[in-house]
Amino acid sequence: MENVRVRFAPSPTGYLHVGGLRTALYNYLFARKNNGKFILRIEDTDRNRFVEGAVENLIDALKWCGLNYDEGPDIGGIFGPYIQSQRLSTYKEQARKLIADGKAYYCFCTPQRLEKLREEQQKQKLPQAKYDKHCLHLSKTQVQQKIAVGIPFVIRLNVLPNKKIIFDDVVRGRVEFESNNVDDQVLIKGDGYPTYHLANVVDDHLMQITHVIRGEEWLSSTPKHVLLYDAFEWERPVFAHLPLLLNPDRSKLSKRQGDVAVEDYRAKGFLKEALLNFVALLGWNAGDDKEFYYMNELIEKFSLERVNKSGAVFDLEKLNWLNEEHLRKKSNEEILSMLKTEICNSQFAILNFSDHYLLKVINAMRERVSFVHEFLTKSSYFFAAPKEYEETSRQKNWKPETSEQIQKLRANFAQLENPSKEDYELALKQTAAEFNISAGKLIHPLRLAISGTSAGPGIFDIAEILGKDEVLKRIDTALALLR
RNA sequence: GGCGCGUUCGUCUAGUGGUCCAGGACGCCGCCCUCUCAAGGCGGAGAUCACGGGUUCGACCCCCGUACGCGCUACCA
Repeated sequence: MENVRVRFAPSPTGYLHVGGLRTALYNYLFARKNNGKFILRIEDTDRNRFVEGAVENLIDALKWCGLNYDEGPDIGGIFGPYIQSQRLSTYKEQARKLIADGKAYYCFCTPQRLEKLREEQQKQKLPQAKYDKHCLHLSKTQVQQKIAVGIPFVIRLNVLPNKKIIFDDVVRGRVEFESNNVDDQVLIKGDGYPTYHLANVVDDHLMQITHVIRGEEWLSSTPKHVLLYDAFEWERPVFAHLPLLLNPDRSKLSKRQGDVAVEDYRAKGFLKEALLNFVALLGWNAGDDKEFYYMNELIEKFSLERVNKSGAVFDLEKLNWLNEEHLRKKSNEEILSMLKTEICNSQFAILNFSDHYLLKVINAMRERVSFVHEFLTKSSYFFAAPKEYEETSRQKNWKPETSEQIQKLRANFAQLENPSKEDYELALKQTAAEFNISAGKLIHPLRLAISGTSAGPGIFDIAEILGKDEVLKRIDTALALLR
């Protein structure tokens, strides 16, 4: 494909929605796959919705995910600026062109009149409330007079009746609308800002966007955009409307029913690889059974033709699973650096652990965690001696005779010199033989004594990692506390 | 209400007229392994392909209708 240019055009609401992430990702994949350009453009034409720091948050989230764009607000590009509020004169100029060509017109109707009009239309049970073109027939001099006097105005698109508006959507096929169902859309608002519809079309054209890949919520307003391209006599881009991401109850994914911001998932410890992989599969698949992907594989396999039509529920269970899978694929060294930052942000921050030690912990625990922070919660005993002992295990495994047996085990451990896990195991088995009991009778209480829990890596691995001194110390503590 | 889009296991999905009384994955259940917990291996339950009509020798797949869901219907994006 020649000179593919796509864009992600979010409005800065304060955070990056995972649905937005999916849209951005598909745009990114499509651009990279086709050797095209991926552009970030900020659609901030609603002054009432201005959110401090929103653009920065958006950019942060995108960068964290590795969705690097070729042109955008912070890096520039030859079609800039990439923030719509900085392009106001462009939209005005284009709107004036439309007026000159009779494709758009000034409208001086007050919000009150519009409101009344709507009410009347509803009372008459008209199928649709639409602007009545009241100002379309104003003469040039009337318009000029009103403007001169300072009457506030908007600019509307003049939609011709009884036309079929047809366009082809890559994911949905041919879509048809009647122009009778399309309102004379406001293009320039009373405050001089453009509406989304105008700004979007003008920018996409001026920035030479070839494919408009966006959420399904835009499908219904696409006729307006198509009309605008036609009015300007500009070539239309290819449209691809993506299925929506849904809550478990199949309504549009929303804050009310869980986390929707990329930063939420980041804060929870999800790997960007997992989030991206997961979100890529929500509405697209390569047609085979592969579910685990890295970005480069997605780029290689992605195509708009294989995007689904129906909405997809955002299923946390599968995200968790993908996070595990991606974590498992990481090297111990990669996990080490993540674990270190995790430790820095934890109650163990003041403690010092050698890389050598942490690597052993990682090796022992990596198959048992889904998130890096779980090293600290699921195996806190590697970072601090247990403060309490799991009650169910204590009842099950610490019998009246156990103290004496563990006492003996401690003595046998004490005699070992720089013990390996095999040494611990041998010593334990010998102790068990001395009492004529099964190894399990010692293993479980020992686990409880040195880890405080009943779950975790092999007990001899734990002992070796902890080291003899620590093991003996913990046995002593347990002996004093568990009786 | 109008317009548009959608509808295959709980969830994500494969499927483009016969190979499908529907395949994979997550989750769930069971077994094996085992010092525990995981991981791993093996197996299982789970979809009358929304419903009803057509077209066809034959329909998950094509057409029509209905239902349901969702989106849009703003001087919001």
